[in-house]
Amino acid sequence: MELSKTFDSKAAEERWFQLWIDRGYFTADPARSGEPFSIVIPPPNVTGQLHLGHALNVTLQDVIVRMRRMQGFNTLWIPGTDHAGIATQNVVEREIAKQGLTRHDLGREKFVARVWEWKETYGGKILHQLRRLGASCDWSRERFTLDPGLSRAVARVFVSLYREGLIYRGHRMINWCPRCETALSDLEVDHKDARGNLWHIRYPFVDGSGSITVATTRPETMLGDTAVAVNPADDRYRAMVGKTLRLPLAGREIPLIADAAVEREFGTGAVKITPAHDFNDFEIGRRHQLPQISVIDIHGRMSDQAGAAYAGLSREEARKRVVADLEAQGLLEKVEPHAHKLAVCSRCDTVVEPLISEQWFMRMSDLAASAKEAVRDGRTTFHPKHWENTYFAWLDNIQDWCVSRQLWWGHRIPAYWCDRCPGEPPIVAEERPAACPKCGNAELRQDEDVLDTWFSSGLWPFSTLGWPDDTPEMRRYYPTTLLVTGFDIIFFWVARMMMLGLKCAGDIPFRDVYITPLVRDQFGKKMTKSRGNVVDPLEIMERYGTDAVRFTLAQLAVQGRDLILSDDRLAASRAFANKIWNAARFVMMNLDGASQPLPLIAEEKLGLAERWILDRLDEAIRNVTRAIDEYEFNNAAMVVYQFIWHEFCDWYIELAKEPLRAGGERADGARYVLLTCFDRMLRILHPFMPFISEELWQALRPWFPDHPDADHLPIAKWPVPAASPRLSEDERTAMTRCIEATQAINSLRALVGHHPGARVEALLRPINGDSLRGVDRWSEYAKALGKAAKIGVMGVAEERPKRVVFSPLEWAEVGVAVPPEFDSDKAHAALHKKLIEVEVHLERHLERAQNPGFRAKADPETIAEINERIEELKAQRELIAIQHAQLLRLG
RNA sequence: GGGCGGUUAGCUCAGCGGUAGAGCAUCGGCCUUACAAGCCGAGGGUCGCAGGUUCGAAACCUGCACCGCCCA
Repeated sequence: MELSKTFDSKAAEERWFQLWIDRGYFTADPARSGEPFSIVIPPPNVTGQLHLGHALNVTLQDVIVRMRRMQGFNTLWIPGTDHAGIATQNVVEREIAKQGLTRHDLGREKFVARVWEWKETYGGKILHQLRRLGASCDWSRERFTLDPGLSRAVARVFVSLYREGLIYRGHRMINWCPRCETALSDLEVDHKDARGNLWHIRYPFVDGSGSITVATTRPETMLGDTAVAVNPADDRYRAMVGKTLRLPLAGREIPLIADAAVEREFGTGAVKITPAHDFNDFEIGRRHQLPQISVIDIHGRMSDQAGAAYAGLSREEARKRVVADLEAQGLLEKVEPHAHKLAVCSRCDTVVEPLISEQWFMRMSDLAASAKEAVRDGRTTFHPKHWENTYFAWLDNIQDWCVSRQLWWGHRIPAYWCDRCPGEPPIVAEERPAACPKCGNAELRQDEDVLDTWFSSGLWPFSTLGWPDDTPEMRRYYPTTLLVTGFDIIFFWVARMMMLGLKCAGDIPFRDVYITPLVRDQFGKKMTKSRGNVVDPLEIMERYGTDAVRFTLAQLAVQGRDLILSDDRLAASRAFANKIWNAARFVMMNLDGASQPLPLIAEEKLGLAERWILDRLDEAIRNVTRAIDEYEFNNAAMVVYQFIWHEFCDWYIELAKEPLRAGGERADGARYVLLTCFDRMLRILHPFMPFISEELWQALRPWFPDHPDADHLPIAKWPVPAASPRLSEDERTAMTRCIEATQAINSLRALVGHHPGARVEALLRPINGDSLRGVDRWSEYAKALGKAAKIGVMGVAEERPKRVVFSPLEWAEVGVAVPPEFDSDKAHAALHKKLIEVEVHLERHLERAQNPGFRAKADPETIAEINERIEELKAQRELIAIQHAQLLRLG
């Protein structure tokens, strides 16, 4: 039996993932026993492509889900996508635009059908990409926010919140995207830095007593001005407040008012007030009962109210015209460059227009209060905890949520209007009513608007479980255990899911929220399309193998810090996979003629090295389990890496070579331990590197001495460390010393100029009568790994032989005989360096030990430790002096 | 303007009150029959700056600087 020379990641990925699915390993069954562990995937955009953020998010979820599944939890991980109202509609609009069509040409019904068509063909591509990552979701439960069940949940929530008065219709100022022609929520608006101008415009007083100059970044909106405002405490203008101004270009008379919201430092301290096109002005206008004049329409063009000279112009054209006209009239005082923030649509980058409009809103204050309470009292916990600040900050300042969108793709609002009863409120019901209850009119008109996509995403943790029905899934898996997501989504999802979960499903939607780091490029920059620095995960999976990509992401996922992905790291992970592969090849090579399975061997019959590596593996199992429990994915990955490479491969495999050569019982013991280690370490590797771990587990499985508890790794049991230690303290010390002595021998070999392969003569000289007790237990191991012809043990007082260079350890001196052509300079330098190091430490320790404050206040244990350390350092210093003298004789 | 995070070896990051660590990169030596994607060895750090708390600070507190992000 032999493994190929290298690991073929692609073949393994295809083979095992399909098999796992076919066997139903990821399929959840609420009827099964086991403590529930449930996660809903933060639904990616149905138009989405896999990016590194998803790859990280899904990898981390998969790590923890796979471990929980192996631990016997009743695990459910629901995948799916959201319908992404604006984004998806935009995609299809662009598509039909190629044929010169707009959605209005098709009409609502045909257009929506067209979007569905697109969704069936191209949508959900991202879910296939998640499979390639190895995501162990229950793919049979894939959900989409527009599924009938989820849509029913949306209607149910809308209706019940409306009846409770939590959803209402209001005439308010909202963010409007003139390109998408829809209202947007605050969160769908981005603020970009922009270089604009500050136009200083003179507004003359009606009575001819001069003018006041206002400064504005948006001169075109002046056509809708209904006042000029100054700060009441501003002495420059105090006397003028109450006078009337003549609005240039429009000719309208408007008052000069005083309002504390005006910043005295901004521009001239006098600002124009356009209540219909600015959020602040809207508020000021309300306070002063100013009229609202809408001069910009939903297409972003100037309306009739802007006056005949401007009506029909775009906002940009109007600005130019207004500025030119003002200048012609000598009313433009000056123009100065001005940096400000521009509000743009997060989907299409068009400058957003604040408009007054009638929309549906959700009342937030009570919902927000309960959402805050749930986190404050610890029912839901954020990891890392500081993200709770962000969550609270947003909920503290929350405004009512505009939930209606003037789109066609989405959940149509379940409100029905009777055109024969003008002025009557709509009938809000889950099902279309047969007729108007007032007048019997059967031709009711459903509200044209759809709901914000996040309305349905907010229900995701329970709508995916079958709510509003009382399903076994709801009972078993709700509240879910965990949500894994990025910080940028705390507002979008976490907060809204919390509010709606508490309100609708009667409980928190999840107990833990793990906030993943942000993935940046190798220069530490956020990956964005506009920067062109987006790394395609599929491409790096292709290059390095999916396992390596997953491992790298997990390894870099440090709580509270961004994640910078580099080729170096990926290459290191690929090297790790290669290392494991080759370790398995080594094991396979030594299985010729071995029985399947290998015979069980009682632990007490095993050698020290064998029990030692099993003990180290127990420690690794403990640590990796704890780290994943705590969402310390980086530590978890490191534990596995360190164990496999630097304990199992570096030490145990090397130690096993001798008994394997020797054959007989010792070879049986080594084989038993090699296979046992492989079985267990592949299990703890599996959440990080599912494919190579399965590939090797299958290859080695026939020999595993413990009867394997499963056919495949995803459902194999997570290992548990031995109940009692496998080694005594003395034995542990022995192995530690073995490793230190071996390293000292290898270091000296290089130092004194032996060929790396040369068998050297080594000596151990104890530091006291006790310090080499039990040396027989390990000196053979050190001899093998230090490539020593022999290791002699000296007496405490025995004189050091002439042609041997010693290196001081804390418990002994390790010596290696020098070759004839020995050059003592290097050894001198090394010794000198060591001396300085020892002296620096010694000095620092002495200083501390002599400090009266330290002696009085430090805890006794620390004092004892320091004193002990001082003795060691003094002894080492003495040894260095002796060796120095000896080298002089040699040199 | 308010807030959050970061600043530790050339790079990417652990450590977060008692001897400064890892991976990668670098240098030297090795094809030692699992692995050159490897093995052995070595070099490399006033832990951003300034104060303070403490017997003791990379770690805790305060201020500052710079970088990044969020919210207005």
